Amino acid sequence: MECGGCPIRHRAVCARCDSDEMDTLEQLKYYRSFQAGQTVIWSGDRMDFVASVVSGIATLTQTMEDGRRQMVGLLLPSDFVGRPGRATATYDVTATTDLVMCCFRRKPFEDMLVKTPHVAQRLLEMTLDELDAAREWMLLLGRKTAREKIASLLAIVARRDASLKVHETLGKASVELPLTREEMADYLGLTLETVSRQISALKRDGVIRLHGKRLIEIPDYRRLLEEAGDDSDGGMPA
Amino acid sequence: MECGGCPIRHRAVCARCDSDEMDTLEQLKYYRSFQAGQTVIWSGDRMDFVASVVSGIATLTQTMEDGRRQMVGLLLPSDFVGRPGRATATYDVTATTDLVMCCFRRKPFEDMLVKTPHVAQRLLEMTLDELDAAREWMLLLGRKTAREKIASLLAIVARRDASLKVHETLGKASVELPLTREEMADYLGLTLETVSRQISALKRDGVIRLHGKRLIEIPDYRRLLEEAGDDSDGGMPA
DNA sequence: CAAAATCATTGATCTGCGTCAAGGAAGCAG
DNA sequence: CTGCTTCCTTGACGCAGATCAATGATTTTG
Repeated sequence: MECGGCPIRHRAVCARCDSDEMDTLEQLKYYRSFQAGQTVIWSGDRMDFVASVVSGIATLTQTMEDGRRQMVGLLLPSDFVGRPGRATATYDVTATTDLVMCCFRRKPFEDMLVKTPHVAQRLLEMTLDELDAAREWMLLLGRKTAREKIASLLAIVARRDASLKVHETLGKASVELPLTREEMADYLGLTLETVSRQISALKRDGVIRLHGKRLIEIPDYRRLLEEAGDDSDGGMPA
Repeated sequence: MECGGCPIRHRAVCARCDSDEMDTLEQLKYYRSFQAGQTVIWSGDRMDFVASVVSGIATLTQTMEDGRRQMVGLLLPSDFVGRPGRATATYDVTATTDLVMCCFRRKPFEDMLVKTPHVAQRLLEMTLDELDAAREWMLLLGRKTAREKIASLLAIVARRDASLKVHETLGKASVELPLTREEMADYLGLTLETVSRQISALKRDGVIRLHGKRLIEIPDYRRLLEEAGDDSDGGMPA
C-alpha cells in the first residue's frame, strides 16, 4: 500500500493498519500553511486541533512576563504538535520558515486514538523520544558552556540532516542552519551576541567554516562532538 | 473493586479494566527496595524492567565526562521509570530517600501494553505530563536567575505536597525538602554554594522561614510565585 | 535608486554566579 | 565525651556571559 504525504498517516499508521483505518484518517485530515515568521498559535489560546509538520520548521517557545524567552521545542517535518485531551495551547507555536502542517480536529482524533491502539502506541513512542530529547536539552541548558552549547546545536542539526540525506563523506558535512542568531540564542539559553561571538570563535579555531550566514560546513564531525562535550558519537554512522 | 498498593495497578489500570487484566498485572509485578543514596541503575546498563515509585524519592541524572551533573527527572510516588522498547538505561537512577519500587519485567510489560490499550493510553498521558514538566524545567534552566530557580523549586515541591494532602490555610504551607543542597543544585543547574546563599537571601527577605535544614515554611505562597517569575498561580486552589 | 528594516558582528564594560577556602552544626561511632 | 563524617553556611575573588553600544551587510520597500 502506498503512503500519502501526511506524516501522521505515513509514520504513525501506514505500516500496520488496514484500509478502513487509513480512510478514517484520510477523511479527518486537512492542511494549513504559514509564512515564515507567522504565529501558528499563542500560548493560552484555544487549540482545537493536533497536527504534524509536513514541511518547514516550527518552534515552541515559552515567554516570561518581562520578555525572557526560552525555546522548548524545535519541530521538523514529521514532528507532532498538540496534546490529546487538552484544549488550550501551552506554548507559542511559530513558523520559523514557510510551514505546512497536516491537521486533525482534536475531538475526532482523540476518538480515533481510542479506537486505533497502534496509533496511540506510535504516539507514545514519539512522545518518549521527545522526552529524551528534552532531557538532553536540559543538560545543555543547565551545565554546558556557551561554546559547548553552540557545538551541540550544530551537531544536533547536522545529525538530523544526515538522517534524511544519504551521507557522503564520513566526518564531513554541511548544515543549512534554519535559525537566526536570536532563535539560536532562545534555543540555547544565551544572548544573540554570545551566539555570534562563539560561532566566530569556532570558525577562527577551524571547527566550522561559514559560507554566508546560514550555511555551515563541518570539516570534522568528531571534532565538533568533542567541542560539544558529548561522550557519545551522537548517532553518526561509524 | 479495591485497588492494591501498586501505583501502576492503581493509576493506570484500576478504574477501567476487568478482573482478568488486573490479575495479569498482579502476576507480573514484584517489589524492589533501596536505601537512601543507593543507585538503582547506571546509565548504559542493561535494564530489563520498568517500574513505578511506590514510596520515597528517586532522581534521574545525566553526567558529563568531567563530572558535571544535571538532574533531568525527580520521581515521586506513582511516577514511572523506564522505557518500553529500550533495553538500556539512558540516565543514572538514584534513590534519594529510602525507596520502594513496583517493577515489571520489560518484555511481558510490553506485551501487556499491546494487549491492553487503555494502559498504553494512560502511559501516554503520564508521558505527556512529564514532557510538559520537562519544558517548564527548560525555561527555568535557560532563563531564570538563581533566586527565581530556588523559588520555583520550592513552589513545585509545595504544590506537589499540597496535591497529596488536604490543604489547610490558603497561602500558607510547609515543605519537607527531600533534597540536599547539592541535589537542589543539580536540579537547578547551579552550585551548592549558590543554592545555600539564595536560600539564606529568601529567608532574610521573609519569603520563607527555615525550621532546621530541610523543613521550609512558606508564609505567603503567592509571594513565592512572584519570586519564581511565574505568571500563573501554579495550580494552587483559589 | 535611496531609505528603511532586518540580521549579524564586534568592542567595552558590568555583574551574577562559579570557584576556592574556611568554619560551623548535627549525627554517629568508638 | 572526643573525633569523624556529612551537610551547610559564609566570605573573598575571578570570570563567562550579559548588557550597552556602534557599525556593517543584506534584503525589502517605496
